[in-house]
This record gives sequence, structure tokens and C-alpha cells, in this order.
Amino acid sequence: MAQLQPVRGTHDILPDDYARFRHVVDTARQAALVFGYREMATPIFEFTDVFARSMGETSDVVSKEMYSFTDKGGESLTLRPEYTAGICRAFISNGLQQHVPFKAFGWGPMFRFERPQKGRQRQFHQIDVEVIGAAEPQADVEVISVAAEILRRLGILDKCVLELNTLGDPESRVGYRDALVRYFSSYVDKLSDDSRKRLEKNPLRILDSKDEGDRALVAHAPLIHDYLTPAASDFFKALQDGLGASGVPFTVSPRLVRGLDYYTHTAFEFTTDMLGAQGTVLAGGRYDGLIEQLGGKPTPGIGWAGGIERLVMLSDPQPAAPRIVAIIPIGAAAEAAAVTLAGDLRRADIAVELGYGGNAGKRFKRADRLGCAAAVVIGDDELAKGVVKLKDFKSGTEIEVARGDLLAHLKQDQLKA
RNA sequence: GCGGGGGUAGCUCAGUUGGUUAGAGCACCAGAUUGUGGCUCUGGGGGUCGCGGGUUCAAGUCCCGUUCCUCGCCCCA
Repeated sequence: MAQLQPVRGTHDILPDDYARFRHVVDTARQAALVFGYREMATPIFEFTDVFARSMGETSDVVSKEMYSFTDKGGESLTLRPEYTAGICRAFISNGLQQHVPFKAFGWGPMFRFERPQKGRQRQFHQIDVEVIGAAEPQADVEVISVAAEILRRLGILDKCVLELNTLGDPESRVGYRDALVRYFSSYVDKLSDDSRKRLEKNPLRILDSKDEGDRALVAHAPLIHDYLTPAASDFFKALQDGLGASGVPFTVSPRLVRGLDYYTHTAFEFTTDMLGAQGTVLAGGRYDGLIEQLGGKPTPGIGWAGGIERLVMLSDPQPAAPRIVAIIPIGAAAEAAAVTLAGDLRRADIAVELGYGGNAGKRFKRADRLGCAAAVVIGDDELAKGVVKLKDFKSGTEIEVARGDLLAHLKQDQLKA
């Protein structure tokens, strides 16, 4: 075991894994583009205040999980623990109000000081989709549809279920919160220690407690749906109708809530039972109060984030290796010709591996291990005749090809990278 | 932050009640085969047994600390 380890909770992504990682990002990007979203990026660190104000000072993420530091100019900065706040900050900073609805796709590393587990790292990566400046439930439908389409393209939609709920508008939420506090307060002695704390800090959270005793109480707790204002109720109905029309299956989970302060109305999660305790693959919701909280004009928004590492674990070991051609020179004179030839092919977008040395046997062996589709052999005989030998690794057959015809041959064999 | 289980070669692991120079398979390198890969055979390199301390004549093995991974809680993607 090596003594020089990466920082706890961080991992190197080596080429084989990176291929799967990139496949997830590429698939997500492509699906998002199809829905009219455009890729963008924000800095991986922001003023600490951006996250503290958006997520709430008392949230667990802000109070104990942020990588915050003071830079040499004395500013308190924080490595982003999530994407939404940064996008909203960018929306305000760049005066994008005139571009609403603003539809963004992004991805990148996030940082949280948590105890690592499988599917939970201190540096992890998310794909992210946001719509800012749309108050209509149709936006919620679209945002969730993008997520479903990404999961479908990754071939893992059937390993997930979509759980859906509403937190109502602020008015609904206040009434419901009071009702919950009243209900649970009458059973304080039966609540778990954790939930007793939640009763003061974040009573909605009791609803998704994993404690057996809590669950029994939750089963008879008031439901948000009885406290929705007519407007909030209509909104939720429209969302469900829209999802039905889009062919996105879901189940309503009245106990699904959000830990972050800025969520309103829609809350949803795509979850799986294949990843142990880290079952949430992709989750999000509506955050109509966030932009204003950050200092912008009141602007509605909705979005989600998906954990790339978790998506990778669910998806199949990925994609076909690139079709590489190995050029194998034999003899000193052929070395130069091989370099020239490699340049010609690469300019035509054919992936070429030119071994650095060794005899023919070694170079063939190496080409085979790399998974090369074919080898181009060039030695003194071939040089004299102006040809190369083209060997197909799969069939083992070898043919002689004029040097001028090689490119056409390779393209015909669909060896383009 | 709390509780449980782990760490022996690049990978997967074995290693007896503590006992001499710590092993296997796979992988890697070399040769058989200096103009032809996969298969086979032969040989080779590679380990401060996670790290530090303690007990002992003797520690991979027992004890303590620590670090990292892992399972669950909290929280979250």
C-alpha cells in the first residue's frame, strides 16, 4: 500500500473510470441540449456568503460541511458544496434577467466535509440543470423530464423510482409546519433524540426519519396536502398532469422533504435501492425564494443535481474503446517513414499509436494489449515497394496496401477515431 | 460528529496455538521466437505486512494509539 495517499474522501479518476465518468457527463449534456438547455460553468469557489445566505446559516451543510478558507486578501471563500447557489449568483451578477427563462446545464466538482462512504466523497461531482425565471409548473415538468431522459439514455431509469412531493407555497408551508409541530409536540417523549432536535430546527425533517418509533408517529402525522392553498394545490396538480402527459412515471411521497431552506412547491428525488444508504441518485426542486435571498429581484427557479459517481456506479461498464491503429516500423529506415505516416493519418482523425521502441514482437504485443484494431507494418521491403502491410487484429489477416491507398482503406474499415 | 467491520505484492487473497529467509493466482518484465500479437513453456523483478509505540528470547499474528477504506446514523447527489 502506498504511503502517499490522496486527501481523505478524494479519489483519482484513472482512464478506465474516466471513460465511464465522461460517458455520464456527455449523455447528460446531450439530453439537456435536446431540451434547449445550454452548458455553462461557474467558479468552483465563491464568497462564503453566497452559500451561507442561500442555504441558511443553520443548515448542516453550511454549519459543518463547508470547505471555507480565508484567502491572502482576507476574503472568506468557500469551495462550492452545491451548484445552484453559484448559478443563481451568476444570474444576478451577469444581469441575465432579460434572458428568462434562463436554462442552464452544468457539471463539475463539489466539496463537502463529510464522513466518506461508498457513493459519498469529500470531492464529488454533479451534473446540474436549472431553469431560472419560470414560475409555471410546465417548467417543473420539463426539468424533471430532462432528468428522466438522461437516466433513460444511461440505461438506468428502470433501476430508479421518481418520488414526488410538494412543499407548497410559503403560506401553505407555514400552516403545515405549525400543524406538524403541534402534532409531534404531543408525542415528544416518544420521539427519537434526533427528531426532538429536528422538532425545533427543522420539523419537516422528522417526516423522513429512519427511526422505527418515529416512523410509527409519522404514519399518522398531518399531511401537507391538507394544508395547501388552492394555488399551491393547483400547481401540484398541474405538475402531475404534465408528468403524466410526458410519460414520466412517479409516485407521490408525502414524506419527501428538503433540507435546504430555499425550496418551495416541487420536491423530487430519483432514488435507487442498489446503492445502500446513498440511494438518492438525482434530486431537486423549486426554489422561488432563492434569488431574492441572494439579493436579486424576486425570481422563481427550479433545478436539480445528480451525483456523477452514483450514476457511474449504476450504469454499465462503458463504451467501446476507440479504434486505434498501431504503426509498427521495422528497421531504422522505416522509423522515419512511420513518423511521417502517423502524422498523415492523425491529420485525417485516425487514432494512431506509434510505439517508442522494441522489436516487432514487442510492438505487436503492445498493440494487442492496447486493443488496437489493426497494425500497419512498414519495413525495408515495404519501403522499397512503396507499400505497407495492413494487419487486421481480429481476423489475423494481412494484406499489402499501396501507401497512397492506406488512408482510404482505413476509413473504409471505419477506423476513424 | 457517533457506532460496527477491515487494511499482507499493481489486483484478488492465503498465512495454523506468536517461531528461522512472508506465499499463491492474476498482472508486469525477459527469454524460447532479433519481420508478427493472442495460446503455451521457462525464468525474473516487485513487500518498511497502512503508520507509530508496547509486550516478548521471538510479532504479519497479541495490546494501545493513529490513519485510510468500508457498513450504518446524522446529513445529502
